[in-house]
Amino acid sequence: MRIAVVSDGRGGGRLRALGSATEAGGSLWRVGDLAGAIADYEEHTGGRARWVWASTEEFYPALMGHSLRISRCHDVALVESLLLAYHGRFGEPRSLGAAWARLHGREAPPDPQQRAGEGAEPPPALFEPDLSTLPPDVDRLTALIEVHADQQRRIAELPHPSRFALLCAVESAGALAAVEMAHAGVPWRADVHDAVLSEQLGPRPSGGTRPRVLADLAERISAEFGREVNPDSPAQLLKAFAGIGHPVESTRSWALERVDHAVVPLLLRYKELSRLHAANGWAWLDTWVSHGRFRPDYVVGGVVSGRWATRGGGALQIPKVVRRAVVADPDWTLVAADAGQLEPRILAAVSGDTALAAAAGTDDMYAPLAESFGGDRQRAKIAMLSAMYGQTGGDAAPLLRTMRRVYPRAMAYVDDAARAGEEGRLVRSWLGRTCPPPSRMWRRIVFGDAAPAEGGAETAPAADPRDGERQARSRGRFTRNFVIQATAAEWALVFMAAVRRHLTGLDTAHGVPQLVFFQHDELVLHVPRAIADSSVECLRAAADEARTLLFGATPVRFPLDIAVVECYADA
DNA sequence: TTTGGAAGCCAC
DNA sequence: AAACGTGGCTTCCAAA
Repeated sequence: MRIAVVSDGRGGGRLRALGSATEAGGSLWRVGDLAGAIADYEEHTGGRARWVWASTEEFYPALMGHSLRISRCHDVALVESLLLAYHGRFGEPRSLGAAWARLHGREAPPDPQQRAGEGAEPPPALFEPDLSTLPPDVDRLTALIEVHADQQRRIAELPHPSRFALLCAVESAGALAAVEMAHAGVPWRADVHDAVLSEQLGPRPSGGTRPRVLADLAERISAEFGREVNPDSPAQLLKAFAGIGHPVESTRSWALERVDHAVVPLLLRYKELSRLHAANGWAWLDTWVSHGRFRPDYVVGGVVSGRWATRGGGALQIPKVVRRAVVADPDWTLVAADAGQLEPRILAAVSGDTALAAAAGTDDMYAPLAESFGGDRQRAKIAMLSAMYGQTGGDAAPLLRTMRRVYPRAMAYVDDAARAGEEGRLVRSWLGRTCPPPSRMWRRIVFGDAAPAEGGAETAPAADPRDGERQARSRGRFTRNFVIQATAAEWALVFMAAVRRHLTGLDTAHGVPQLVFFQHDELVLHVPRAIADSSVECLRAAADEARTLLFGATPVRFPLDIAVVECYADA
């Protein structure tokens, strides 16, 4: 049962049930308490309603503010985005207003840009102002129903409608989970974080000065160079190294490691600590952690491959040392589940390579692979990653020859994707997420297309003929990886949606189990200790469900590394 | 003064 | 060992 819903911006709204036959004739409710009405209906249907709305980001935070959790939705903006991309129109405006405008032959208005959430915000009590970009004289509910029906039709016309429908469902479920995770927050011990910082950097400095350890290092670095050098400045460092007779081509750590000079260890240590201080130091703690929670602002589908991005806070780059501060509440525990070797397993499943699928039927697929590489697991791993990332330099070439011989269909799968990319074509994930088309600039460089006439600047600067080749290969690496990474991302979404659903079946006598963190192929739950074991069962069942939903009967396994821990650093 | 690219390092 | 994909974020630094 699908129900279209719009808010009136004052806490109320309108809903209409979308019947399969009488789409326009379903019953209409006008309610003063929208959250209450949705809650009633969720309960009444046992969570089987699918709410159709313009945008989860716009709608769901307010419902969370009423402690309401909904089961399923159809996010019109996210689905529109997927459909546009499918037809080579990646990145065009996707809000309800834009979809409606295209449907009526009008010019689509640009999407409203999302404000960068600065730190932890309280959930809004009311629904967000209308961000749909519909013209003011258009009825929101009518437009929503119209666009939704059109999306359903466009999905039905695709070559694999049920796959794409699954993609739309899990993308939408992901949007729900993202809001819920932002609401719950990652349990974060500011005192532990502060202790880690103090231990590494010295006591917290006052007023934006360098912490003591960094200041000491900077001083010793200058002393070694025999001149005042700001170690944060690559330009000054290059000059300084030249000045002491050790010219370097860059100041990257791996380049400096080759230099035999007493300043190098000091500098490497400085870089490491300076990074910690700048990215996850006291300022970050003040901004992003409050009341014992870190609330990442996830951007669902924010990466072309369908991985999530974040807006501020850097939730997807929490360094290992800082994870010591992620500690479960008393009587609660963290359950961290990591899908090991996800991408090579995905390749095994999508390519139908029987040999690779057999390897992926084991817990460590690099072990059977190693047999083809003289028993060298490390070389097997590099070979696998080279195949998926398009690495050709280093030792990759001979390893890839072996891969082509032993796993011909898997290699053909990624090689085909690479060729498509080099030729400017689109590639798709298993469920139909589609990569962006090449840019106009790319077509100009690779195909020699005419530059767009713009202010008479018709003549392109003389390009190196090798640029075309280089650009083509670069896009080939992108599409080669896209088919894997995007499918891995959708495995993770299907998995997360299943976990989310299974968790609602658990005993909540000791508290409600929460998804709190998601990072590409890893999901962290925060649950009462009493239900830790049943949470683990949920995770295992969900992983199995994801495999079957995506790939049916396949020998490929997707084993989870699950850790039940107090502290995330111990996972 | 603001802005945006480049460099560098963090995560997967 | 470091020419291998997706990102975010901070600092520096030159240009507007």
